[in-house]
Amino acid sequence: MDYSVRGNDIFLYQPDFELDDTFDCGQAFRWTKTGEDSYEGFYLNTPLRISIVDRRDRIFRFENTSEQVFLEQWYNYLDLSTDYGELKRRFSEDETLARACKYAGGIRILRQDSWEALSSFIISQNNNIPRIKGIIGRLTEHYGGYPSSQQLADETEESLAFLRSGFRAKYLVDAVAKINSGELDLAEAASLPLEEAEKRLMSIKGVGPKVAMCALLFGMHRTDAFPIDVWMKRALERWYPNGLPDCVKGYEGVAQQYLFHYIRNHPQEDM
DNA sequence: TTCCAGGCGTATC
DNA sequence: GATACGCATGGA
Repeated sequence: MDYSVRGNDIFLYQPDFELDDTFDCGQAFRWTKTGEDSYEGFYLNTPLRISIVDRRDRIFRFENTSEQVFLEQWYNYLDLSTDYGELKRRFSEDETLARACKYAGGIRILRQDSWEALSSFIISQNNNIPRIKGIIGRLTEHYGGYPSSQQLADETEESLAFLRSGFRAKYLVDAVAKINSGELDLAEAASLPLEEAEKRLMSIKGVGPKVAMCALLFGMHRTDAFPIDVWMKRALERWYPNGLPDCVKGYEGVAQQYLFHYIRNHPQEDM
């Protein structure tokens, strides 16, 4: 990793990273584009303003942070220990994935907090991205940050009406109860074989295969988790009727994110 | 107005 | 196990 500290800013060289690709591809809901070259958002309740200061040389600026916070939080959150260039080379054995990686080569899988990812994707079901962001915005405004399951312990379906999250409120209440009681331990679930982890998460009312896989991929960095939503169903039918290629093994979820972004922006392209 | 959105629970076969 | 349908809300 190649970075330098100047005053309160960190400057990072990272060729396999685009702000739009990573923060606006439907994996996280608390990042806002604040300019042509910048985003603002959070990891848990640590804020960040990040911008690209040199497009040709791939230099990013982390504003008003410290080397310690950069190394302890942002390095992990942005998955900087993973070589996405190497992953893209591996995926590009497959023709479709080669195109998808070329189209949005700056995607990285964020290592989000497990509870935030799980609850966010409970809210996401049968919903659109602007409205998901609206609901999560009301939640974080109400609590002055993203609330832990402990902070939500006394909420009920009725008391969460201010979220205007519809039928999803009762699912959040059930997730809070199962986690706070110890009936479900996210860290433990994260370490299980994929199908067992999925089954464990699906014990929550309102968590089915898709939400479970999203929580595993985005909240527990299980890169083998493969969420299948309406878009991925179309992608699989169109490009992989006989299953995924071997070159994605172990990183199905990463490949999924390139394909998701690609097909969503090429909806009627017939390939 | 009607349709749809990063699905899931329930009923029914 | 597969399939059909309702579900809260709000933007297009």
